[in-house]
Amino acid sequence: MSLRHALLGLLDARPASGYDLLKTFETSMANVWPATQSQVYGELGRLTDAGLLEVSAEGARGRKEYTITDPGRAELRTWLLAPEPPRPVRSEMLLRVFFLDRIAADRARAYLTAQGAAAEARGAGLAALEESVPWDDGPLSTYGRIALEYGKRQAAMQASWAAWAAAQIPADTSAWDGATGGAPAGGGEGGAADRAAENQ
Amino acid sequence: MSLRHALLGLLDARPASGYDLLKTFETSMANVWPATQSQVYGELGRLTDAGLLEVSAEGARGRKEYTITDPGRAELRTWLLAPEPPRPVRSEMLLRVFFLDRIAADRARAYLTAQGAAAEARGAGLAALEESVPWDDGPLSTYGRIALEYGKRQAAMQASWAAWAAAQIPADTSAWDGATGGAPAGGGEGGAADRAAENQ
DNA sequence: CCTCGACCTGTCACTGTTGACACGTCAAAC
DNA sequence: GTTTGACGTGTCAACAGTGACAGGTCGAGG
Repeated sequence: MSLRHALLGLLDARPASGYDLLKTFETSMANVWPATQSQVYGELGRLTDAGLLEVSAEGARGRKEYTITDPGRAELRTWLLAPEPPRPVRSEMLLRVFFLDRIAADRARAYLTAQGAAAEARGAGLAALEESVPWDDGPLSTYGRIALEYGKRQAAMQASWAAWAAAQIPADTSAWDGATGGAPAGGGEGGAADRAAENQ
Repeated sequence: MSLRHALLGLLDARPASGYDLLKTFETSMANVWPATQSQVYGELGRLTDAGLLEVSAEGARGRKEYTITDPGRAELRTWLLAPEPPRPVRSEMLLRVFFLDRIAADRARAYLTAQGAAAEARGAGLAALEESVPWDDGPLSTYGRIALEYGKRQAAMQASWAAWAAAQIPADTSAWDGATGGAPAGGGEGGAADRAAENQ
């Protein structure tokens, strides 16, 4: 339930409407904790019912400005200071890596290379972002930069890992493939069943 | 819907029961694509209904052994070769970083230091795991090692980032805190509202 | 005057994930 | 002979997140 805390954190800085918050989730928060419209409006309502927020003003076009309450601030601080139970990590990319021996070695290498390129592009995007932002010495600049640096380091790590990984793949492991779009021609190849059991 | 493909990938290597697969999700896959019992059994049923799997044998204690079918293999290959739409990334840790200016600077530093220590521990755990696994030169060893290497590099990156980040925090940004467990004493400090708007 | 784009709020059905519950069996140790 | 523990299957309620739908308002430009 971290969306709740993202909302509280944002509103602790300054009051805002759902629409305002939505913009933030599409920009600043997009790489940290994305959220959709339905989620934001829904959670704002629940937070208000729970007394952690209140509607401090109603403007034109039905705009509602939300303000954090004292219980809300307390909740935010509690969350910030609380030890975090580790969230389950899921990586579709690594899942694919696990099964890369099912396709031809050059395809597998191509996959990793593409991942590396994507990571580099991501890194370049973040570097460009860093250039374009007018960093001052306020708290948001300090912590925003720290978060951004994480993204840059992560991208660099992925790129170098992908290059290394592509080089680890031997000349050929399992040969067959399925052409670009075609279904494998059926038949019982059955083979490939003698792999070692676990790797943990 | 990657659980589906994880199941297909596992069963493409060798037939197994839900229980067998569950063990794998608790060990090898735990750091890549964890899944609970209800998910595994449920998905196996759906996959069988869809004709991507079939029950190849029924053993003692109601054990059902599932085998991948040709359509299942085709689906797996298609997925492996398909370009992946990027999944939304969520990091509760980075979300906290965004709001770290709400607590005292030494607390913020402590948070980052703790993150670094946790990352180092994770890295050490993976290194120990690497030692304990009898790597051969089979495909599972190759790709398992590649995935493991990712985890190690990720942990190292997080540790060094955390150290760097802790050093970025100035002597003090915002002063107040809320003691170890106490609620903030209420009152309208209101201040802290003049932060720059966006950072994207 | 009208249209268009930005503003602004909300709901709904669906999927993936979680955690708890519920049930029954077989082998080995006591 | 009974208990214990691993084996083995399944269901259910609840919740987070997604994407589409549905509606309405205000200001500026043609």
